[in-house]
Amino acid sequence: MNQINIETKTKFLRGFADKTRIQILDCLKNGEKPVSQIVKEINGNQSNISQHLACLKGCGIIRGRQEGKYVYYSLRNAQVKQLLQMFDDVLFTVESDVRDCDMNDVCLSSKERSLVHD
Amino acid sequence: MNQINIETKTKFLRGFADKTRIQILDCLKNGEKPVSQIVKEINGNQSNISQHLACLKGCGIIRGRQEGKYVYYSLRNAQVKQLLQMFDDVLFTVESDVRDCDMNDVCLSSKERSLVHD
DNA sequence: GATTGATATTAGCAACAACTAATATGAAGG
DNA sequence: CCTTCATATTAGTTGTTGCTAATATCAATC
Repeated sequence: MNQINIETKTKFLRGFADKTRIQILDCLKNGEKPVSQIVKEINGNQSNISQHLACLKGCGIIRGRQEGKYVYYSLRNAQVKQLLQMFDDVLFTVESDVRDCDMNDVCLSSKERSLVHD
Repeated sequence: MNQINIETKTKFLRGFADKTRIQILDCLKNGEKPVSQIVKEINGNQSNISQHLACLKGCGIIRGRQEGKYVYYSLRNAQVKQLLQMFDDVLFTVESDVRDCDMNDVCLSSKERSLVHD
């Protein structure tokens, strides 16, 4: 039974679908870090980051371990790290493949839309 | 310059973050299909599917080609296909890794929450 | 060129997700 | 046991996303 439940899959992938969470993952790709350092590195709001960390953890993407008053977060396992690497690889190809054809103004929020046209 | 713009990356990953879109991708993993067949296979609403297809295309994940009155959609390239495969692989590991520990009630909508507890 | 079938687009609404500010918990050290 | 520092939680608001129904476009065939 290698067939994944679609709800689970959606939840997992939703974890990657946010700018702040991607920054967090990027920040964790070379090893575990305490929350406070993540907050500092991505210049975020403590409450906000904490919520995103809970989200990533809930999605199975990262794990946290408490040590004294710090909580250290890290990518769940090597496969997740590999997956993150693959995102970059695929995107690199797709981006050039797509730049001059059709990666335009569909499925974009107004904010995103404005970002595309500059 | 293998460094991907974060907005682009987010947009790309957002493409995978929806149940209907995942079903569409699943349905396309073995080759191109016309819209009407996708609609039939995932038992969806034509307008809705059309919008999701536009989204996936806009995210660079799929491509469409018109032939007569049909529009055939397919995964953009082999890498995207590989990425989809990797989602399943990683999820398979993560799922068992996580089942009995902490993949619970955070970052879940009430609908999702109710799905977890059954 | 009118009709039919395939797909796309629009508008409006309902559900969701992300943000901020305020507050709570919980560990460590005095 | 009180304070401080690190993190989590809650509540409320706002912006975004996804859905449906209606309508538009566009290619093919008669």
